[in-house]
Amino acid sequence: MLTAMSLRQRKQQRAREQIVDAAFALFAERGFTDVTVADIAERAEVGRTTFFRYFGDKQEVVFSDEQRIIDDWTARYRALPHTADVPDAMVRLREFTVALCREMTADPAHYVLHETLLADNPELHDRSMRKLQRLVAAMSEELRGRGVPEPAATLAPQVALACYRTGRHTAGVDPAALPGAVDAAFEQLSEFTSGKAPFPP
Amino acid sequence: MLTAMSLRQRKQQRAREQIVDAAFALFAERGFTDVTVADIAERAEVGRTTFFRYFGDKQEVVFSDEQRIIDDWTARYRALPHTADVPDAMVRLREFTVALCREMTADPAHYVLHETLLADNPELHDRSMRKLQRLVAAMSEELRGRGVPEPAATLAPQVALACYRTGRHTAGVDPAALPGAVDAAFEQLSEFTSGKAPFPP
DNA sequence: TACTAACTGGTACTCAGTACCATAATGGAC
DNA sequence: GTCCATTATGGTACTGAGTACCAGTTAGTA
Repeated sequence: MLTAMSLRQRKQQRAREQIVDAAFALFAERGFTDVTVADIAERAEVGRTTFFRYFGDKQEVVFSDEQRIIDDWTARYRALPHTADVPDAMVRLREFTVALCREMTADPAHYVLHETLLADNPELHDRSMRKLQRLVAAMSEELRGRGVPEPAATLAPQVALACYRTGRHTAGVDPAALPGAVDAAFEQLSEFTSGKAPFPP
Repeated sequence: MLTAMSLRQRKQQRAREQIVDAAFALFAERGFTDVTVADIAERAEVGRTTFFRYFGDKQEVVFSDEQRIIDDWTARYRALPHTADVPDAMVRLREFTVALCREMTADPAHYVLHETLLADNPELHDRSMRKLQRLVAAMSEELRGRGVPEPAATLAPQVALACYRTGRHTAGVDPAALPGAVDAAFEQLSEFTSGKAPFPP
């Protein structure tokens, strides 16, 4: 499966990598907005038209990695053992989300550059959120399939996303701190309701 | 304060309204992408340049109302009585969010058109989320100022947003169902952790 | 009424994204 | 290896968003 790739496919993969490499190099130098698609195409030694054949728009190239990771983890979540118990689903979501954070920060330098681009360009941040929402939606779909009723099936992954966002905020720019911060956010979750007993003191 | 407005300001407000009205009329007819800024400017009887003087980009005009509501409610949240108790903050967030939903759906026809535009144009949906995140960030800031420690200060409004998104999903296109659905999502929240006793059976 | 400051809209530009086309390269059949 | 159908490539030309600039006009003020 590793070598089962035609010359055409290998060339395409190489072109794709050249585009991504060229793009990130230029983005690191000048930022997202000050790099044109023509610049990227030129450095990648492909035509401008070809760029748009590989990436629907200029933003997509920023997420070539993130998209792959999300697709990958969407499949992994679907492969998880089934359960219809809501608290149990939350525990699994917690583990899953923290593990995903670990993978996202596996290459710290790239993660920092990626996050820097998002921080400097609101429209990229938006796009990133859209991609995460796709993962969230896939998770909800899976939970529904497992018999989790609404609104829990929709809410649980949304809450997991809330914890991720919170962890990302508290961790700041430090990649190493992200998984722990996200886990802490999940921990905090229980204090929201548990502190409020059905029979107040 | 109502009539304390110069001729210049009145003219500007009128131009602004003309642009918004023209834009929504055209969007309702042809959708967001098939309407150009030149089309809007023409129908609003202003120059294309003037459009960009009032709205930073074509998307902004879609959110002229939403932005006003969010600014308004950001101020209202800041004016809420202070408390540093986390479960109490969640209860207040719940009431606040549901009330905000009621205002957002106060004009059902406009709400439906707005939601339809967001549903048909992912980039508009992204932009809407960005605006809500501003509200969420302002709330977190406020909670921090009230002495709520991290990560609760960041997490609580994020969870409220998760409930809003969930309610929006379960309510579907029905404006009247939104506040109730969002409230139900908050209710569901307590079941996430309360079902899991510290000492499993 | 005259002056100054601000608003207007037109022109011209850059760049993202799309449609189209001629050319070149690939992979398969023989 | 040769031929052919398929497919990728990159160039040209276009539309539309967004920006910079500028001359003309209009509101507020003395």
